[in-house]
Amino acid sequence: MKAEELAGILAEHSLFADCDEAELADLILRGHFVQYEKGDDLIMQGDPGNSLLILLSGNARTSMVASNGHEIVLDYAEPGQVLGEIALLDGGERTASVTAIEPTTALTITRVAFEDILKNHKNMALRLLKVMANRIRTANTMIEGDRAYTSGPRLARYLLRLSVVGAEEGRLKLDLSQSELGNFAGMSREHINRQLSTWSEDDIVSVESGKVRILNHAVLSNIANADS
Amino acid sequence: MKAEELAGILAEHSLFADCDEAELADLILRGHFVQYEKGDDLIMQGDPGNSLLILLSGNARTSMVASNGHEIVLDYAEPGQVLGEIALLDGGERTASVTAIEPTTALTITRVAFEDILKNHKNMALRLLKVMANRIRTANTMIEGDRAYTSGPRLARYLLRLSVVGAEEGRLKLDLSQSELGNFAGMSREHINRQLSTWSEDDIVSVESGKVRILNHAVLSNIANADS
DNA sequence: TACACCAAGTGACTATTGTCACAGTCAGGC
DNA sequence: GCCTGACTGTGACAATAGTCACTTGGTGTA
Repeated sequence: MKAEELAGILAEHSLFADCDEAELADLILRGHFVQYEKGDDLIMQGDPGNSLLILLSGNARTSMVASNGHEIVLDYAEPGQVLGEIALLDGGERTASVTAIEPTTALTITRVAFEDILKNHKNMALRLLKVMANRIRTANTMIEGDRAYTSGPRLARYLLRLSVVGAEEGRLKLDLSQSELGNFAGMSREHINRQLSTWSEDDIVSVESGKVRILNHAVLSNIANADS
Repeated sequence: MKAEELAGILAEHSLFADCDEAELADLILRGHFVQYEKGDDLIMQGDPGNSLLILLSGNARTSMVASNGHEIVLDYAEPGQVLGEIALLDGGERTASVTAIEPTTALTITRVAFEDILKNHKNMALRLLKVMANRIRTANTMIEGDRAYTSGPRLARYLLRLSVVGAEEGRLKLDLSQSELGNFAGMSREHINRQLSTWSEDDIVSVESGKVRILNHAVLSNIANADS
């Protein structure tokens, strides 16, 4: 892949949209371009974290497995997302795995290269700080949702999180199976199924050929903030 | 309070331990020293976030109230902790409140001063990045605990999080009431009470005059990682 | 001392959600 | 076409934890 193409992809995405040419050039020069098949791990829980990735194309799932085997999906990553900063920064193990859910390409940046880039481009640190601030916000929202709400509002929240702003017909960013939705929203597959059935009776969502659509965004938002 | 004193306090705590003199001096010069009574809010959920705080003395509670009124304690902050970076960095509202649980002093740094300091001292950005990486790790661990474990292991985890490494007689960093422990561990006061009673029968913890002590750290750690 | 107040302990009941078991459905490959 | 496997739908039951209501105990104050 050519440098210009890469630069184009990077510049398309929010985080790097305001990078100057020198920054982009450096990222591409120092980074290492890698392709993944569906199902491959871009990052593996428990590994030492000596690199940072920038997702260029394809979608990936960030998930962790607790010591009792329970699988938790933390997030779904889109192109432009920075992945693996945490372990790189604090020198610890990777807390979660990142798995390609479709063919995916990413730019890998080693610790040394990353430190050089941070040193040479002051804005990069500030950009990264913003990305991380955002992640903490998301994590706190997740904790709030898990703690304060029952399954209904919670599932509503996760569906809204997957919804695309101007999507025709309430399409979601990703068509997840009900088991995956369960791992994301923290409830059993069966319970997801029952909740979706109830909602589809009231035309709040539709469930056709395994794909969930949001039919009534407004009502779903209300449910997401309901008292129980 | 004199600059040397402040510098001493800052240098004592991990995050600022490796600050050079110029950095410390700048923090103190640009920062604004504030005292709080027990119960005062250092940061208030919903406010615009235009400053960052460094806790100098006293302990504080970081908590958020969900839209249905449910209160969630996210963390307890010790001296040396940086607070309020998230809203400062991304320009959003404060997601949580920080409340003094005893008389407390903090150094307040405005956005402008913060940006200057970041600009003039390259290491500050890296330091902050590490702090935030740590926060994300803690948040993820919290999500993992909430999702994957039942109340027993979960309470064990939160007790261990409050435990001091070399504490005599298993004393905790803070003596929380059972209701507060409930808000921290995400369970009802009554359930906390019953769980603690069970454990104290087996001499895993002791509960005397409202203070919880960890008697058997090893067993509690096992419980924290139990299968259910 | 007596009162008030707040934290803690406890029993009974309820609600929510998970688990298990099994049946139906749909898509792709041989 | 039909077989396979993965996803989906659904009933019955179990378990975990919350809620309510009340008692007990301890501390500070008039």
